Amino acid sequence: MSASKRDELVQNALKAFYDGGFHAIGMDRLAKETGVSKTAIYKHFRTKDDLILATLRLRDEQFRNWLVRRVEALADDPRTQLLAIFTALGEWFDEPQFKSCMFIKASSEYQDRSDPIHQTAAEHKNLLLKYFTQLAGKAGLSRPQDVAQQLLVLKEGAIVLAHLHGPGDVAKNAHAAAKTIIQAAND
Amino acid sequence: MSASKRDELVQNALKAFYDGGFHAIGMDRLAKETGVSKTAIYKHFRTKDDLILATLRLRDEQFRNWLVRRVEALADDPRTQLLAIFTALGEWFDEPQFKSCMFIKASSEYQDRSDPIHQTAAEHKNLLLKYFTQLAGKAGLSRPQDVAQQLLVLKEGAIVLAHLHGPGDVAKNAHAAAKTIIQAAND
DNA sequence: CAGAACATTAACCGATCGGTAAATCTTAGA
DNA sequence: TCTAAGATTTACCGATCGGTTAATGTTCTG
Repeated sequence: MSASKRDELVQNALKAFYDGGFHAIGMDRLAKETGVSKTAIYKHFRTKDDLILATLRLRDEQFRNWLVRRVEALADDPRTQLLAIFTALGEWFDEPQFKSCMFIKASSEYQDRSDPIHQTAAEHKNLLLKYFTQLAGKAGLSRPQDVAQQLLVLKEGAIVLAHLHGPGDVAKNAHAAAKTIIQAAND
Repeated sequence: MSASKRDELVQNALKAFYDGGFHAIGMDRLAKETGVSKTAIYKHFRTKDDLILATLRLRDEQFRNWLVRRVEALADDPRTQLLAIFTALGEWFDEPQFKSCMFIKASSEYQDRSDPIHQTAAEHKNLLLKYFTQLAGKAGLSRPQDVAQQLLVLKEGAIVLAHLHGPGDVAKNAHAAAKTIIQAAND
C-alpha cells in the first residue's frame, strides 16, 4: 500500500470513527466503508487501537491547522485573535457534520488516563493550551497561562453544549464570556 | 423482583456504565457485576438502552441533588452560590472515582440528537441551566439567562479538562473565570 | 516467459454482542 | 403436603467483535 493510500485510509477511518464512535464501528464495517480490506488494514496497523491513534494524530494536525489559519484570517492582533477563536468555533458548530470534538469523544470511550488513546487526546488539548498561552502572552495579558486555561475551558464547554443542544447561541455566549475574561486580564 | 432490588440494580448498572462505558460494558458482564441474572434484568428492561436510560435518570437526580445541597451548604446568598458551584466541582474532581460526566460520555457514545439517550443527556444540562438561571436571577444579575449559559459552559469545559488532565487547577481557574463573568454581569 | 515478491481477498478463529426459550429453583396458598 | 405461580439459572440464538490464515491475484525482475 502506498503512503498516499495509507493516508487516505486513515482519513476515511477518521470520518467513520467521528461519525459512528470508536467502539460502535467494528473493523469489518471500517473495511467496507474505507474500501480497504481488513487484512490490508492490519498490514499497516497492528491493532484497532493503533489505527485509532493514527486517526487522532491526523485529526490533531487538521484541527489545529484549521484553527490557527482561521484565527489568523479573522484577526491581526493577538488580543482579537483570542476572541476570533470563538468566532471560528461558531462557524464549526454551524457545519452540519459537526458532532462534537474527536478528542472529547475519545476520552469518553477510553477513560483511563494510562490509555494511549486518552493520552493522545490529552496531548491535543495541551497543544491548544500552548497556543492559547502564546496568544495571551503576545496580547500582553497578565497571567497568560491562567487566561489561556480559562479560554480553553470555555472552548471545551462550548463544544459539549453545542453538540448536546445544537449550535444555537452557545458560541456567541462563549465569545462574550471570553471577551469578559480577556478584558479582566488586561493591564 | 422488589422495587428496592430494581433500584439496586440500576444503581449498580450506573456504576458499571460510569466506570466502563456504555458500549464497552456488555449485558453479560453487567449481569455478573450487578449480581442480577440477564433474564432477570430483561424482565424489567426491554432493552439495554432502556436500562441505560434508567441509569441516566437516576444519575440526573443524584447529581443535581448533590450539587444543590452542596452549594447551599457552601454559601447563603445566590451570588456566592453561583461561585460555590465551582467550589463543589473542585471537590468532585478531587474524588478518586471521578471520571468525567455521565451525560457527556453518553452524548459521546450516542451522538445523534434524535437518540433518546442523547436527549436525556441534553435534558439534564437543560435542568442545570434552569438552576443556574434561577440563581443568576435571584442574584440580580443582568441577562441572567446569558450568564447562566456562560457558567454552564465553564462547568462542562472544566469537567472535560479535569478528566483529561487530572484535577490540577482546572476548578480553581474555572472558579476565577466565573467570578469575572459574574462581576461583569453585576449592575 | 518464469518466478519471486507483494498486495488482496475470502474464509475462518474463539469470544462476545444483545436478546430469548426452556429448565430449574423458590415460595406461597390451599 | 401438593401444587401452581413467579423468579432465577442455564443454555442457546444469530450476528458481530478484533484478529489471522491460507489461497488468489497482481506486478516487477531476470
